[in-house]
Amino acid sequence: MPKTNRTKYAILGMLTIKPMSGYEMKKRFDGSIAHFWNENYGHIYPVLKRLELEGLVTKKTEQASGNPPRNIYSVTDRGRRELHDWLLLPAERPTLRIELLLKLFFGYGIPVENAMEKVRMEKAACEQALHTFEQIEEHLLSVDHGEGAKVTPYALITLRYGQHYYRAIADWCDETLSTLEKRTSSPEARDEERK
Amino acid sequence: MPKTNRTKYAILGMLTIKPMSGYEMKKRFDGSIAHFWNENYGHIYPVLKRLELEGLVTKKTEQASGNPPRNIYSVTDRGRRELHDWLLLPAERPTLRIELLLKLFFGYGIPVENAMEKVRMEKAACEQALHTFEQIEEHLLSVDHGEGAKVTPYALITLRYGQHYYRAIADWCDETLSTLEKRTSSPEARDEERK
DNA sequence: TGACAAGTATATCATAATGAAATATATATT
DNA sequence: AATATATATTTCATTATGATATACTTGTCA
Repeated sequence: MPKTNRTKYAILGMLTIKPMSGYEMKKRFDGSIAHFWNENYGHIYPVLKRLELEGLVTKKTEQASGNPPRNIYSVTDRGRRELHDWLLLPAERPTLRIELLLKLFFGYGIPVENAMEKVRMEKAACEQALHTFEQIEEHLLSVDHGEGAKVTPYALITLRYGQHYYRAIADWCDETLSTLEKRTSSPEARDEERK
Repeated sequence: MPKTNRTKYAILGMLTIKPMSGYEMKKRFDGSIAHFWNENYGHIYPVLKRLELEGLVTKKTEQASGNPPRNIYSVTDRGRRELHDWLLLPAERPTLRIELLLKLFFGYGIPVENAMEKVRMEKAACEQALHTFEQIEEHLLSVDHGEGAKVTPYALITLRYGQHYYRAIADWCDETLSTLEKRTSSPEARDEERK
């Protein structure tokens, strides 16, 4: 059996926030949860179609003022139930494919400076992400959720994950750069580079 | 254009260590680099076949003593060159899909205890991984690489990545558990659970 | 002897996921 | 009139996943 279709549940989850189109959904995936989940059109639209056939969502075509007509999807009770059941199950752990590490691991034949440049780019990406997280955090903490509204802690919790993660990788980048720095200044390293 | 086939380069990289069969390759992927890269048979064998057609690897069928015949692949000069070129390119950053976070993010309707259990399992997995890393590290540092042999630092560097990463996530688990703990003891939380 | 588990080795398949481009409509800009 | 921008959906080739099927050999234990 192939792995279960998680796009299905990601979509159902989105629709519990509010009814929306595939297009809006994509924007939300690319927004504040991009650091732990992503989806693309090539999967969203086909899955929406299938979910409709299965009766887990319903479609309503809407003609907005100056835009192309759009399909607004809503989650049905059955859809909610299926999502709920899935949410209760243990989470599968992702199997990673970190290209940077693959390139370093097999990179004993490439110039150290090239490896260092890759690590510097990774560090910059981490710092960029951390900066974005700060802004999201500010937004999450400042929003007025209305009279005694109970705010779920989960948005903040998932954000913290990203903060821990990227801070750790940025640290690793520093450590790695100083490890590699030593190699560029050692005589053997110069031998290496000359080849 | 779809994303470039990274299995291709992972395989070429493996073959620069030594000629081997798809089966042995798979064992190596599942071994000490499993924390940053994985491959499966369903991809390894077809790609090996294609690489042979492209002239990047060569096949030699070998009849070992008590085993089924196996195909030992070696990387050709052209294969080495293609790998080398790819290694020099900047590394693409992975787009993450962390199921745990998806389940927490949409999990405002599930019992807090269920969410906490998931986090506890994640923490256990991190600690297990960190323990494995310690053993790998011991092995890496203890191995005698022979007379003045230069050891590439990259095995250790990729291992450190895993250590930073899992330590950070374990910390996040602790933080999250204490955040959620507060909710189980507050009156609103009990209201929530009763539903 | 014969059943059967365990290890080695490859092949195959349906499904999931990716990333990009194609298509189309309406508004705003120059 | 031409062009850019934003909305919105569809399509496609390719890559990746996870499981299962197939097959050969050795060891074991009943």
